[in-house]
Amino acid sequence: MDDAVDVIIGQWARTRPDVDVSPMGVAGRVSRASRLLEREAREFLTGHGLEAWEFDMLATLLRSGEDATMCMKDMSAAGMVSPGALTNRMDHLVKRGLVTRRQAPGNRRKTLVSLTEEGRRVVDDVLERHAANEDRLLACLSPADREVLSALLRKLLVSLGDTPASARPPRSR
Amino acid sequence: MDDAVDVIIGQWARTRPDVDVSPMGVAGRVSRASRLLEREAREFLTGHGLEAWEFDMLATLLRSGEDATMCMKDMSAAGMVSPGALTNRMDHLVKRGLVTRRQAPGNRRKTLVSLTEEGRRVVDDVLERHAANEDRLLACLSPADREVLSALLRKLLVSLGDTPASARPPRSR
DNA sequence: GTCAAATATTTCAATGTTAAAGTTTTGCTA
DNA sequence: TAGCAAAACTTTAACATTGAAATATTTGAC
Repeated sequence: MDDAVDVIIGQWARTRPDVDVSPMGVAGRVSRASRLLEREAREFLTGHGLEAWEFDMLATLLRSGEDATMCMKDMSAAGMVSPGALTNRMDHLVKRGLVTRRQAPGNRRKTLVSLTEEGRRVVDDVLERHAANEDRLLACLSPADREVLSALLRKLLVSLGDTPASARPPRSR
Repeated sequence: MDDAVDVIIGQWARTRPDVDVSPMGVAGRVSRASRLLEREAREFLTGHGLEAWEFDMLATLLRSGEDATMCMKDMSAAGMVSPGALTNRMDHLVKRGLVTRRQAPGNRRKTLVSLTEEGRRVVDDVLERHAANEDRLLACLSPADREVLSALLRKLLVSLGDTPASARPPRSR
């Protein structure tokens, strides 16, 4: 069965048969799949009382380790969020009582954010159901399909520089 | 080699070994790949004098057919852009002289937008190089890789409802 | 002729990005 | 080791963009 991108590629074939637009087809599918998956996730999460970005931030803290604490800079990198936006998000989450903010002992440039008990409870409560919902959204893909898809996207991500090293730029000079 | 998502999955495995987060890994890779590809495309296009969304709109019109004309509603659906945002975008492009806007003859509810000669020249000029740039971004994937990736994403998109029928909801009632 | 549906625009609140500013720390130099 | 310049990190502020909802207009059906 055709998807919306097949239609677009067909239009290009008629309009500009001289150009090979097949790479745009691949990129277009990645983009559209991302937007649709994110839309579904957003609807699911708002149905459980969380904005998608709120869940992202809380989940980032939860999985970071035992004490669910990170500095702003690492949060910014981990969540692909600009520093300015991160400040706004944390303001919001502190007001909601889901995270705390304090100066890092030993380096007063850094600000540490941590999950509150309430924040941990909230994200813990939604996590499992969120994962189940993602599983439902991917139901059309077999386990083998998912592995192949993950492997290809991993190759692409590494090629684009989205590696562990880039996520933790540990300084030089 | 590991990508950034492998790290995230590893964190979950340590923090919540009881939850199967593998679906979140697939969705996460789609999301990150999309954002990175879009970032690269944006940089390329702004280097050629176009915002990414400007190129999207102009390209949508160009590939739509001989006269490069569409109504606002179809543009909105084709570009996954909300109606309000589309009005803003068209205001902007009309000011730049790249599209024209006029009432549809025979149906005064509809607004038709068309490429101007200048708009056609601009998008025509960038299209081929943009496709070449996307090809470069996907260089790590062989033709066979790309076909497999496209097939899997097509399956997913169709399952999520991103089909030709949904793009052209041809009315009922 | 009236009413419901379709379509575009406007409005408004929320959010993001970028650049600049403000602190704190680090490291060099004399 | 005192002092100073540069770097690291967060916040602030300005500006633009988005999406959702409300509004206005047109069409078509009964």
